[in-house]
Amino acid sequence: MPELPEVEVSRQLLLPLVRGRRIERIVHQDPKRYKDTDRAAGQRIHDLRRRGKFLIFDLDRGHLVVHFGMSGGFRFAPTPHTRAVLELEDRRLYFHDPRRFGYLRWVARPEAVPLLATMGPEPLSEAFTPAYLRRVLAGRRRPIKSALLDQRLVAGLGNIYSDEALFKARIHPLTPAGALGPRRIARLHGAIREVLTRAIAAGGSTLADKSYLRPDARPGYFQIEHAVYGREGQPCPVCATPIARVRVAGRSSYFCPRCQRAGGRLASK
DNA sequence: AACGTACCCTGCCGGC
DNA sequence: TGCCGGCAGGGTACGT
Repeated sequence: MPELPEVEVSRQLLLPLVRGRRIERIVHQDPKRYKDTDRAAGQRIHDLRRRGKFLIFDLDRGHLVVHFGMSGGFRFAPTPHTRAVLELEDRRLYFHDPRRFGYLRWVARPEAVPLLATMGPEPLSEAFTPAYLRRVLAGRRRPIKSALLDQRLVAGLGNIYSDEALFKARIHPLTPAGALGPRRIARLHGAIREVLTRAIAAGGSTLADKSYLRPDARPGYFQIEHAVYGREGQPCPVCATPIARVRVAGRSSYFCPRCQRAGGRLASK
């Protein structure tokens, strides 16, 4: 499913193709889900930015805000699940959204999207520091996995990359966020950056269900490097203990029960 | 306030 | 073999 790396890879691929181009019109049949898209017609694209898992087309007036949901993405060719078509002056972009969890909307200001107005710092920016993480996790009782999925704390992490970062930092997903000491938070901070950076370089993750493909329909390759995500019962790449799965905040969480010990500061010692 | 849970939607998988 | 319930999960709305 598209998370920060997949959206960033799409952005990098699309940017040189859309910058300076005019959107002639946007065609779709789901006005409840894809809102005010007529307002984008006739406008030129000045930039294509990413914020968390959102893509933002900066137009002459306003912005076209796009979210891939859990199965969406832009494609250069139509698919059986094309839900909208962006007709540019020299090419068409097809919005592929099989499960219809995606989001496509024109807004005057990005902050008009509630989540964009409250979104936490970009994990690969300088604003995301170990001190910031310590501050927002302090005193919280919620499981660290749940906190990492909260876009208001950190932007762009989803189920795959939060599990992979927790594994790399050797932190159990159910650990209360406030029980993490500075050393483990520093490790987590580094792990988040490393996992995301490597995933972007690998073109993102494409799972067996192909819920994410790049616009040119090529897959990403980071799934080869997944240590725990989707690998229940398979040996941990570090210690060969079978990977376990627990449910946290309604989501499956994969972890190594030996490398990622349960409990807080004391238990980790 | 801080947290968990049901829901949206569709494709796919396992069980019978 | 074929049907079908259950699961997957971004974000949101609502309950506790």
